[in-house]
Amino acid sequence: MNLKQLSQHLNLSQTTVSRALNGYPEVNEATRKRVLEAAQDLNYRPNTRAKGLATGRALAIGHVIPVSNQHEMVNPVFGDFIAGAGESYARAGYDMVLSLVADQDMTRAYQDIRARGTVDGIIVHGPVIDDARIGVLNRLGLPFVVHGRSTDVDQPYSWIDVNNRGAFERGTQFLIELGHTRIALLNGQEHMDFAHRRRNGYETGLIGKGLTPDPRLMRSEEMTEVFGYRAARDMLEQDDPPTAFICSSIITALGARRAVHDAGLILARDVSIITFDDALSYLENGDDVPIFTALRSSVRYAGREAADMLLSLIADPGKAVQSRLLEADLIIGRSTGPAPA
Amino acid sequence: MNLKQLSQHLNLSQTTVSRALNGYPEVNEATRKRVLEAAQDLNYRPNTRAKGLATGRALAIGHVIPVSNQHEMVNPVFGDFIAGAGESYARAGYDMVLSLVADQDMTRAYQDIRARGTVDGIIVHGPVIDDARIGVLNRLGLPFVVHGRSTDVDQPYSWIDVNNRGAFERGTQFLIELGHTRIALLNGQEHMDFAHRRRNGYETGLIGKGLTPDPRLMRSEEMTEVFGYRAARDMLEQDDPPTAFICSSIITALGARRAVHDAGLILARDVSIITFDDALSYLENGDDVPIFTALRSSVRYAGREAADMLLSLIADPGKAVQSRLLEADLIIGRSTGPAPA
DNA sequence: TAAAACATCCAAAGCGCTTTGGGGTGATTC
DNA sequence: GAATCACCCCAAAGCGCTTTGGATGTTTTA
Repeated sequence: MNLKQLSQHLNLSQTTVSRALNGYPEVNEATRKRVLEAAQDLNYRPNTRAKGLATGRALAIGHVIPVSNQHEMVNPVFGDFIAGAGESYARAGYDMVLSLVADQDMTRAYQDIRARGTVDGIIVHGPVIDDARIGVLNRLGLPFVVHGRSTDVDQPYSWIDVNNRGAFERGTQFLIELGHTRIALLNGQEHMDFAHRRRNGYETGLIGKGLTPDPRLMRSEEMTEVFGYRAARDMLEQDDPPTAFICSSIITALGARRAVHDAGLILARDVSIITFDDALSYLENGDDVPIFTALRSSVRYAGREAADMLLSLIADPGKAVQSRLLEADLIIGRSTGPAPA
Repeated sequence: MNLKQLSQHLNLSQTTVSRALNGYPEVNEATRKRVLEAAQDLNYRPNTRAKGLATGRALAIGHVIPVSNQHEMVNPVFGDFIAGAGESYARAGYDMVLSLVADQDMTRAYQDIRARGTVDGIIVHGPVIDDARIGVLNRLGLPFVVHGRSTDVDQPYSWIDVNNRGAFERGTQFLIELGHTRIALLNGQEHMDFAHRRRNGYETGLIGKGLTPDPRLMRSEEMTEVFGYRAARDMLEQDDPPTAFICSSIITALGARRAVHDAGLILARDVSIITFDDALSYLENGDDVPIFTALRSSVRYAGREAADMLLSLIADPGKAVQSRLLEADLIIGRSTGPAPA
């Protein structure tokens, strides 16, 4: 069933039917009603490609996921972010198109997307420090929103980010106030912007309280459970071990907790753990009382907001860049306690 | 830069340029070379929508993710599956479009997709027992591949699945052979087909060895860490507690392990845990020696295969339904040992 | 050497939609 | 009673591509 058939069925022109369906005023209300009913009955849906061709808009948003060939990991945060964004798109009648692109093909991929016109805008995932993609996209004139920020990029761009620096400074301070002085950082890869900022906040927190950052207490790698385990195990084995850990991911924290147990230590009593918590749906941090004391910020919410921001940018191309800084909540759980005497 | 501009630039007709680019024979090799070079230089990419309109194909595959409104969870397996599928699509020049659809709107959503013509085929995620979607899609004549199967559906359909029943039977037997007789099942929601089959395999395994399934040792819920924790804790508190657990997800297994620790018990000595392991990239099950004894099957691989299957179905519409049953490996890790005396 | 076959290229139609630029009809105004 | 004005509707162009059905010149065949 296409427009032509529908209009023939109704003894109307395609013009009128199209206008009736799209809410234009120059059509009799009675006719509009008749058209809408027929469309409903006959299950008519305008063909997206044809509509897109005619209007010049794709009614779709692209999510370009960087995949580095060394690290085949899919960011676990991704599913929840997408779910959040998906809600917004569904509401606005937009489709979401995903592409996985290797880091080195990125510029080319964006050019492709631009030229092929498959999407009206793009969400940039996983920004690194001085991320080249921002320049490329600005040059291409394709609307985009970055999930995160990129230190050292000085051109304007729209972003939504959580206050990573602030959160880690606060988390560190919190541990210090509990009496901890040997606090280890289990961070993500520090060319990633979020990890860079977290490191920054951690060090600021230490220095602000008169402590000196110790390189032996900092590790950064992809945030797997195994990384958390190994890093924590190694640190606990060294002399003058840490009494507290601050982790960039709840998954890493799970690994750290395993190391604590394996070392025969008791969580919160012998060793404290505080973690960033993206509020992933399948890794709910406990129920009534959280398992981990955490810096929490819902990545799903961020997804929804990023999508809304991009949609508004597309709707009004003249609009200036927008940005949004989310604060993480510090929630107290069962994984922290005063430093052992 | 569009075809018209490119052809004018080359002093050729659009026909010839189009044919040169698409590898048709009726064009001089010298001209073809000239065209290809110009296209390269000028960064020409055919507009997807226009191409789609003209050819009737969308060059895109739809992934429809069911979201039940009670359970807002995004399946953690999803990211890795998508990553696998994405590799195949990228290779074939296909886009991947995602939509999140509430269970009750499913039929309508498929009709929509069909009518709007946004995709050439669909991957069905998370099949339940007697899944209505399969009938709907067959009726609509839209090519599709199910990730999993659907018990009680008797029409033909293409699928790729892991041998869930076999895996859980084998896992259960393995525990029994270690001397365990009180074996608990921490399963996913059992209206989901995979969970239904796992339950089945578990019971078959018990009965085959002369044991009787005990309802007090079976729990099924969404596979979160917290569920694993609570279920295991409760079971360990009851009298005549289980000495072994078989879990449907490594995340649930992490929760169960936490409960074991909290109860002051030692993993593998007092309580054994075996889990299904989807080989998620961020939940790598240990390194040299796996943390958990596991039934492992890579969901990322499944994604790649499902995509390839669907692409071949689209390329050759006359093709009969295809199916593929993957076997899970039983890998021995540090979480199992002989039943305590 | 004329006819047939081939190699290259092109004009134009068509995919399904939106949108521009009218056109007819009855009611209102002067 | 003619002119004006809403109101409602339509024919046709155009979005960027593929593809059909020639057209033109060149080579091969009989």
